[in-house]
Amino acid sequence: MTEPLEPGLSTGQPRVRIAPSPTGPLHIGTARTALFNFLFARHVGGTFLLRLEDTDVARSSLAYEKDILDGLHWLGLSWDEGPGVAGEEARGPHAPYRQMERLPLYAEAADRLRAADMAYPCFCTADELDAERKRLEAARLPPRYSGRCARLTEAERAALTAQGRWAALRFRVGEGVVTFDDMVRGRVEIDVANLGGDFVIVRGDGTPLYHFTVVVDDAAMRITHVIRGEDHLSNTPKHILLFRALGKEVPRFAHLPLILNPDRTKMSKRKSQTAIGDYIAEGFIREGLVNYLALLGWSTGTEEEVLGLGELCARFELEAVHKGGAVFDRERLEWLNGQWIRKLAPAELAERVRPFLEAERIAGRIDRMPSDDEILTLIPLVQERLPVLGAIGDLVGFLFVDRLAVGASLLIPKRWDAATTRAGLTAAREVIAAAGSVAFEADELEPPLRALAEARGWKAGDLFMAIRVAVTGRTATPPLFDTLVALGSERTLVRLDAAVAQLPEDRP
RNA sequence: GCCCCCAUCGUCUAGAGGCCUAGGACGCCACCCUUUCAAGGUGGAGAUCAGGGGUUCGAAUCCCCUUGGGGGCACCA
Repeated sequence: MTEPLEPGLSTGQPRVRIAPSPTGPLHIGTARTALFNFLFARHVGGTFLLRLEDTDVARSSLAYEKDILDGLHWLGLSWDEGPGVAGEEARGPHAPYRQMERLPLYAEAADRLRAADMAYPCFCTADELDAERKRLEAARLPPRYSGRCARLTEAERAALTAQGRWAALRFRVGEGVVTFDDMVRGRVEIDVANLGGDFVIVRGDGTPLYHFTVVVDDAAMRITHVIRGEDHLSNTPKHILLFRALGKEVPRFAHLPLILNPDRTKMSKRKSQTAIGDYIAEGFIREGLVNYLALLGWSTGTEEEVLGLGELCARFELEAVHKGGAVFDRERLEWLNGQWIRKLAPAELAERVRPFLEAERIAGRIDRMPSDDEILTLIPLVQERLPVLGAIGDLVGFLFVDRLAVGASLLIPKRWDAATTRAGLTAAREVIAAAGSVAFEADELEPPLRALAEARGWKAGDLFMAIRVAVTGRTATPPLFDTLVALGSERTLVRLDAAVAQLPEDRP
């Protein structure tokens, strides 16, 4: 018995990967797949690596690459091996981790398949293939490559090449049934006859195609578990055939249920918000997003559902992943996000909310950026009122506006008329001014204002509502007295005066 | 068209033959708390477990069929 040069896949440490294609911003589905790979790796003590599949040069861009890498980092899904970014060295023994930098590997593998006649050059043009596909479609037949170039002799090939025709490389799928045991779906059997004929692995221009590069790289990087979306289930036989043809051990597969649009089709940009960046921009926080994504297609089996990344790593089981697709439910995401916002330490929340206030200022919705201390004092008022961080402007933006625009009709509480409102605000102004001369604190404000309401026979709630609208411009705000304190005595009085001045004349 | 996969409240799900007159969560509706809004608490509506056949003393759970849904079938990934 000779020692194998490398340990068998089955005996080594588990190795998984996320292999995004930089042809668009980080997609919710990619993030979820990355998360499940990450959770699996952390749970079993394996290695999680990132590989960029950028062979579609026309659609790939560095901007998308950055968006994807930044997004995964933001989510906290750090990889153990991955490409070099921003001048930094790649991490891991299988570099490079960017497919366009691994071209020689694919060329070598392609040559081997070609030499063994497991793949052959195909001279069909795009137009010819197109016409063929259309003909089959018209005849209500499944699309499939005819195999026209499969039996060309070397002499014929040479002649075609001499004509200047470029050849793509096609892999011979042969015959038989491919069987594999998917870790979430169980046994899957697919007849090779249904694969659509011999498929292209290298384009006419020499660049390799996805089905080929994944396999070459998964083998080279010694991936033990391929965890990916269900949309790849039907492609798996092609990959298995390729692993075998290259003489490589076939990894285990686990196909995750798809994330769905409300109409239960595969989640798409057209019907849903799919870019992680858009969720970040709205103020979803990583804890909420990660927690929500983990629960799309998996559960602990218990009734616990508010779980942090650490807990998720500890409890995740691939075997417990569902088979059916899951509709993306924004309401539930918001609820979970709110749960996590409430769990944040005040200083932490203050820090996370700051960029959103800056955005308000840049958008011109507020006139002044509050100091860090100011933000911190606001946290108790907003922490349990934020479904997303981006809601901060709506909640307390009025504090940082120079001139408040208040709708005149809003100024008068439901049970009050203009005269009562005028009387109420005028009286309240005096009480507040008096309190302000001592100490402008919530505890100093509330008792005298309640007393005022009682003395005049007003419902405290009506008086408070009149003040609230006069001073904030809205009917829904954080607790009134805290709000007045945050505003400060002087500005409170100015706003009360402005409101009284704006009140419509009393009807005779 | 062909192949593959899937199927429990509107949504996310618990459920691995008797614990299920199907549990939890989101959302929804009440009520409580309350100066508004939230948060929190309590309660409620909401699923004949897609339908039909089996197997079994017993099925949401096992098998088959039907139906419905989804995915894949590119010189995209």
